[in-house]
Amino acid sequence: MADKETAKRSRRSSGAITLRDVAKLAGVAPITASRALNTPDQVSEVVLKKVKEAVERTGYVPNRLAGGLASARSRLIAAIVPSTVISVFNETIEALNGTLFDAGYQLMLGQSGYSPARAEMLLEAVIGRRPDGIFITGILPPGKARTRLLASGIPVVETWDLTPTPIDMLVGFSHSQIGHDVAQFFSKKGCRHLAIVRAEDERADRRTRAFIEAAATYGLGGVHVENVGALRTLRSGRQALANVLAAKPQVDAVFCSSDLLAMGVLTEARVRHISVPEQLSVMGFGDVPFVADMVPALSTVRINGAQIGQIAARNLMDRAEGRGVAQPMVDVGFSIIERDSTAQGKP
Amino acid sequence: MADKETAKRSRRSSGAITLRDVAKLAGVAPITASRALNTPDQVSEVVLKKVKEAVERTGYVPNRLAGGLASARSRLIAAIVPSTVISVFNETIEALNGTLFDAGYQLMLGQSGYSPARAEMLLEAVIGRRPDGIFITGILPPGKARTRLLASGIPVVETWDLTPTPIDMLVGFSHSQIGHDVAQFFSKKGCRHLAIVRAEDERADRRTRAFIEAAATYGLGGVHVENVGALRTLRSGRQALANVLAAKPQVDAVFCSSDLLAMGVLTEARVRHISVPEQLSVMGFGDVPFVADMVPALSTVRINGAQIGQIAARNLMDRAEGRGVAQPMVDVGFSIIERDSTAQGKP
DNA sequence: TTGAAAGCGCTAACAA
DNA sequence: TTGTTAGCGCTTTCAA
Repeated sequence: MADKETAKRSRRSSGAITLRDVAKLAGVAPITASRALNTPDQVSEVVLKKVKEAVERTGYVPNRLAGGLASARSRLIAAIVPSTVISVFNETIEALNGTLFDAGYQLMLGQSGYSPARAEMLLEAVIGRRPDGIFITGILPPGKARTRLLASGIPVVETWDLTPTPIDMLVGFSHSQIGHDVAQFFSKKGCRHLAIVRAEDERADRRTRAFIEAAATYGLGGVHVENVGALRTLRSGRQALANVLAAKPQVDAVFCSSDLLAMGVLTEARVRHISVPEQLSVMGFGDVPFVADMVPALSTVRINGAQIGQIAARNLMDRAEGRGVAQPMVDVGFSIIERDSTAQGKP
Repeated sequence: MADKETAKRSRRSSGAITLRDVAKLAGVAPITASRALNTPDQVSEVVLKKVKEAVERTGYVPNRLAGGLASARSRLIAAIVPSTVISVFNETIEALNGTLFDAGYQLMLGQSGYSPARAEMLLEAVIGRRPDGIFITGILPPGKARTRLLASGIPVVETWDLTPTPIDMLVGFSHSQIGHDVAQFFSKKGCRHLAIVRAEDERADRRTRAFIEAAATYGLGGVHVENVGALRTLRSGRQALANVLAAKPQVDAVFCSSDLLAMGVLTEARVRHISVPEQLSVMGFGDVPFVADMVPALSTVRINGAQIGQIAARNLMDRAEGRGVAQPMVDVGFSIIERDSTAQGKP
């Protein structure tokens, strides 16, 4: 019992340097070392210096698993993203991650878009890590997952959409408004024969419906809708234009549900010697970085994805740290970027 | 002391359902409940059923922070990826995440590509979570980070490259070989005036050097190299071709260090009425999903990114679970995909 | 400002 | 097969 201090490491220990080791080296109690690292103001200059030296010398890296368990704050944020590879969400995730990292949080990734069974597993896995917040791309529909998330009490931010009944917080924009505004845009440009090329997706659905409704109010009925299914590739965009032309040869404007589909449409138009925008106007969605420099430059609907990521990160951290959230529901809006692929003015 | 069982929850408790609650409900000891969940074979049918029912009734989700702390196995894998938005690594990350998830692991994301100071912080943050493994895109150059990682004892897999001195495990391919093979390819196709359009990147560097060397052995000296710097956008590809043409008007083949740059080159060629592949052969790198369906379809170097992700995941898990790693160093190779953007045969 | 004690929720080790 | 005990490494609580 004389050598409590020098007692050999228990069999269970991982062998890594712990806060105890650092404290011992600095000649203080573990809790004092902890304070020196987490709340330096609560500690004298002398102690602070000794602890910092000890950390430097030992190469100590705090075990966040232990810290999270003790403090019930994991400093982990989970993001649930769809599995699409080239995704319009990339920019958002990058901003989310950057903002979180700067504040000392880590991002955990979960990919959705699989079977309901896997979705349930994903949620279990995520909640099991006790994240301080959960970021969701899209809106979680009512169901088991939603109930469960609500029950977990973990702050949640839903994004890229609007709903009057969010689980918790919301940073998005109105897909209906986009459908409406694009139809109006085409109408003003003098387009008379509209079509939509879209992927199978609930949000694209709402844009489509609003587009058709708005078109009707501008006297443009009979919008042709081409649904490419789950595959939102360039190839399906090409095929889609072929189908549109077969069904409605007089088409003079196409609104696509992604930039990639729009690229496909542009490609097919070029192959068929249909001049854009003289004979056909094409509008994309997403404003992926490179579409501005294509020829013709793609007109598209731009979402400020980075802004969504930043605001979502701030909101989650505000809630996690017990602060009030300034704006739990934010509409970041969108803008129609007019480039070369849409008609240049009234005829 | 009569009501040890009914003692009210301590002030520190988070209030969530714990394994204790489940065990109590099932009428067994916590450790038995733990075994029912983690190693069901070690438990009788009766107990298993009772525990499962208790879990169902309470909505219990195990706290992986506590589990990780107790078992020194976090079931967390960290991936360090560059911050590039549209990235050729996406496919790898998706496969990595998918494979890990199926085995009960979670993926944590860290973005590199910032300042050395941030890189150091990133590493601290990652090690602090005590991941069971670390996935790195690229090869970590010798330095503080490398030393630190080595000292941490955490299994590491480096990817997308080869080196005789990996930190630990390796899943990649030879960039020099690619440079060589593409030069050979162009030579065989009868191209005589080669150029390279490349981003600032150490791996592109090696492809470039090998390309130039190989070209020389085929009697094709004077390869023009256009370095677009850090910006690997479509626009810089366009500008790059303009520069190449100004410096070497007779150019008849360009090897680009990414598909996006190649798309820029194709675009600029089209604008200038340079026919591809008749007057100019263009080769990309990466085989991003949509380049196959462009017109002309892009010839490119294909890397099986998903395979890299899968193998890396398996290797990390094998090591984490104390199994031997079948192949700690894997060369997954590459293939040159010949499509429409390169010369169709000897003249 | 500093420290002792007591957990956070779970599992390894050992015992029955 | 089941249970008891004793931590994992940290931070909260309370006291000095």
